[in-house]
Amino acid sequence: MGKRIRHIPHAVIKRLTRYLTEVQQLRKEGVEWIASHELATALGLTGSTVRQDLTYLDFSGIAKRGYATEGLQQALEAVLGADTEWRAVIVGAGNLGRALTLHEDFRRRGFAICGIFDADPAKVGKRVGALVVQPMSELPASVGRKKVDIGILAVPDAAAQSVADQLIASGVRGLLNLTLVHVVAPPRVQVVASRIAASLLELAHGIKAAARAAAG
Amino acid sequence: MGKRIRHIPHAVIKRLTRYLTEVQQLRKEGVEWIASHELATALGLTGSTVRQDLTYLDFSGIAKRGYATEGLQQALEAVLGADTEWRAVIVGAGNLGRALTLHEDFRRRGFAICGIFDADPAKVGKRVGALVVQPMSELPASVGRKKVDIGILAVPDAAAQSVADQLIASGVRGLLNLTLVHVVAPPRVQVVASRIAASLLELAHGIKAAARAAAG
DNA sequence: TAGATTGTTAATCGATTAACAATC
DNA sequence: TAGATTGTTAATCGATTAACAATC
Repeated sequence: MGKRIRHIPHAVIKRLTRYLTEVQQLRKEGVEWIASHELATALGLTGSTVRQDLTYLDFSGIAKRGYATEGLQQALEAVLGADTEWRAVIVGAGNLGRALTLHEDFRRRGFAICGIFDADPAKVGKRVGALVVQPMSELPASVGRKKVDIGILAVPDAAAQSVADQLIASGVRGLLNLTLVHVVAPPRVQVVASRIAASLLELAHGIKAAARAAAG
Repeated sequence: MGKRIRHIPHAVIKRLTRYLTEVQQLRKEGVEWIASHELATALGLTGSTVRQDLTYLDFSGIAKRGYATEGLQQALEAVLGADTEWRAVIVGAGNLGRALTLHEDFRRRGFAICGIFDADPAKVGKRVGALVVQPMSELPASVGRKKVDIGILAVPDAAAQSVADQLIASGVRGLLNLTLVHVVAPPRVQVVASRIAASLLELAHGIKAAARAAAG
C-alpha cells in the first residue's frame, strides 16, 4: 500500500505539478533516469528543494543514479490524483467557458468536462463541441446523476459566490475559481483560484519594478 | 512623489491584486471606509496580514476609521501598474487564445490585446473579434511598431519556449505563460505563469486529501 | 573501489501572526 | 474622553537552502 501519506504543504503541491509535466515530457523522450539537480535546472529550482519535495512521494531515488522516470511519474500521478478520471462541469458559457469546454488538453489529462451551464436563456441550447448549454435549473440533477466532482466558475465576478453556492449545494467536492473575487466554501469543498487577470497585474508590477531597478 | 518603493515580496503582490478587486467592488457599492479586519474577513485573511501588506503602499490608514477606499484603490493601482495602459499580444489562435482575445474584461482592466499570432497557416487571416490572426513572421515588426509590453503564451506546451524566445527577441518586457512548461527568460523579462491544468491537479489532490481526512 | 547522488538533519531565510503603543 | 483601529515590533511559524553521512 506504500507509506502513510503526510500532509503536503501547498508550495510543494504546486511544484509537484511541475515535476509531473517535466517527467511526462522526459518519458516521451525516452529518458529513464533523472537526477535531482537536472530536474532543478530544468525548472529553475535547487537540487535540495527537489529532493526535499520528492520525499513526500511513496517512491525513492537511488544514490548515484537518480530517480527512475517511470516510477517517479506514477508516484506523482498517484499523489496528485492524475491517475483518476475526474468529472467537471463549467458554469458560464461566455468566451472563456466555451474555450475551456473545447480544450482537449483537459480531457487528455483526466479531467472530463461533462456539462456546461449558463443563466442566460439566450445561451441555453447552443452547442459547444459535443455539449449543449444547459440552464442553471438542471445543475443539481446533472451534478448528482453524473457524479460530478469539480465545478469550474467561468462567470462574471458578480455572480461568482451565488454560482459557487449552487455548485456546492449540488454536491461538487471542488471548485476551480476563474473569477477575480474570493469565493467562500465549507471545508469539505476545496477551492483553487486561477486568476488570469490577476496574473496580468502581477506581471505589470514586475515590469514596472524591473524598469525601476534598471533605472537605478 | 510619495515614499520610496521597497521591494515587495511576491506573496504580498498576489494579495494586493485581491485587495484591489475587493476595493473596486466596495467603491462601486459606495463604501468610503474599510477597516483591516473587514478586508481580512472578506478575503479569508487576518487583520494583521492586511495591515502589514498595506504598509508597502504609498498610503496610510487612519486610526479608528480604517482605510479610505478611494485612496487605497489609487495606491493599489499605482503599485500594481493598474493605472497604466498595457499592450499585449497573444500567440496561439486556438480556443484559449481566441477566447482571451475576445475577453472584454482584460481591456476594461487596462490590458489591450492588440494582436494575435499563430504559426499555423490555416489559422492566419481568420478574424477574431476586431483582430485578424497574423503569421509569426510579422511578430517582431508588430511588437516593435505597436510598443507591445506583454506577450501571452497560449500555444501547445512543445512550442512554448520557442515562441517565448521569439517574443523576447521582439522586445516584450513580460510574458504571461499559460502553458504547463517552465519557460526561461533573461532577468529583464518578467515571467508569470497561470496554469489552469495545474490548478485542476492541485484541486484533484485537495479533494483526495480531504476525502482521506474525512475517512480518518 | 572511488565518486556521485540520495535522503535527512540542521541552519537560514522569509512570511505570518500576535501584541501593543500610538493615535485619532 | 473612551474606545477602536492603525502601524510597528517581536515572536512564531513554515519553507528553502546548505551540508553531509549513507549508499549505490
